[in-house]
Amino acid sequence: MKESYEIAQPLLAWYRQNARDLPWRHTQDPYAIWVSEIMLQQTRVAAVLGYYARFLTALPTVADLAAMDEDKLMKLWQGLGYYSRARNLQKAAQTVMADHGGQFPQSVEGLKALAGIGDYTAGAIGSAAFGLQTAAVDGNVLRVVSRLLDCHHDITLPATKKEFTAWIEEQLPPAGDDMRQFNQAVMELGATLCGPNAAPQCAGCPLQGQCLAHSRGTAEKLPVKAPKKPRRKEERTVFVLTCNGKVLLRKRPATGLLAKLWEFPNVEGHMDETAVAQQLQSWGITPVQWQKRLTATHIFTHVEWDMVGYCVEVADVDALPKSWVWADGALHDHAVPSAFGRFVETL
DNA sequence: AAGCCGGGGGC
DNA sequence: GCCCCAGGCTT
Repeated sequence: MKESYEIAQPLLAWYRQNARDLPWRHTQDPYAIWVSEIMLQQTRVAAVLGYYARFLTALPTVADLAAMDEDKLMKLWQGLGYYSRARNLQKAAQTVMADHGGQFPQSVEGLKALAGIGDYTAGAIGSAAFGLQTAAVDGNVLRVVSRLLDCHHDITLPATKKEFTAWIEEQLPPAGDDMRQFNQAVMELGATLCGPNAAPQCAGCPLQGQCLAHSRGTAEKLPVKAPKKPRRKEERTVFVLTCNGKVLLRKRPATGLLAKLWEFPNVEGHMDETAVAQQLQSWGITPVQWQKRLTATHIFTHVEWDMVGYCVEVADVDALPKSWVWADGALHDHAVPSAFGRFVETL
């Protein structure tokens, strides 16, 4: 470790004056910090705040989470995305209860052994909850370090992350209260002054004097990232089938996109009304009144759904296909992903 | 190393 | 449109 803290000292001083007031910064409860870190993976702070408060109210302890009904858990997570996070969260909670007596492992290695906790999250929890001397390198940190070092290596490469992690490790303060805040401080800088979109606000930066990108005028060109591949498009036809105030839903497969969430029945391709009628017939469903045709697009990271939807009042059905249910129109008990939001609005 | 996995806000 | 976001898991 470095014997001087040329980065940590000014950074921590700035952080203590300028840190945003975020709920997970008021606790040292590893459970609450863990929940926040999982929710924050690839997700903005603003999007997490409401979910976080509601989640901890519903499930205040790791024991509550471990025992939660899975469908209700998915309903709590509905709309937040990356749903495997929620399932891994519960799996890890059950591991903590079964293998660790309800107490969180207090080492980086122990944390990393839990489902859904990788390098970044183990470091973030270990430092914030236990004051461990460990790095936590996320997208914010990669951006900040690339600028501090004026390093033009591709930050999507594992080698670059290792390189930056090693540099951060040289800057760490000793274990304890400073470490509880150090990783938060680097990320805070990356989330506020040293952000990705607008030009970095170097004038107010506590590390301006030590930033090579600033002194060389390259800050706005960093970080360097490899271009991403184009996403594919899928055309689907969605069936919003209602009967006596109920709507027909089916459960998605246990793996893959939107696993285990509920959806309106849908098929590949764009159908006209004639084809839709035939499809309904093949399901043994009798249309009573055709109500609406509408289109919707939903963009995922690697695929785009171009959907046409048909809202049809149908007669009651004798034998429903497996995993299909009549759900109450408010969808109170079924987690339906945002991709179907335009169709949910019609209910 | 590359692909998969959501959703939304900012520009 | 395109960017990115307090990433992790799988192959």
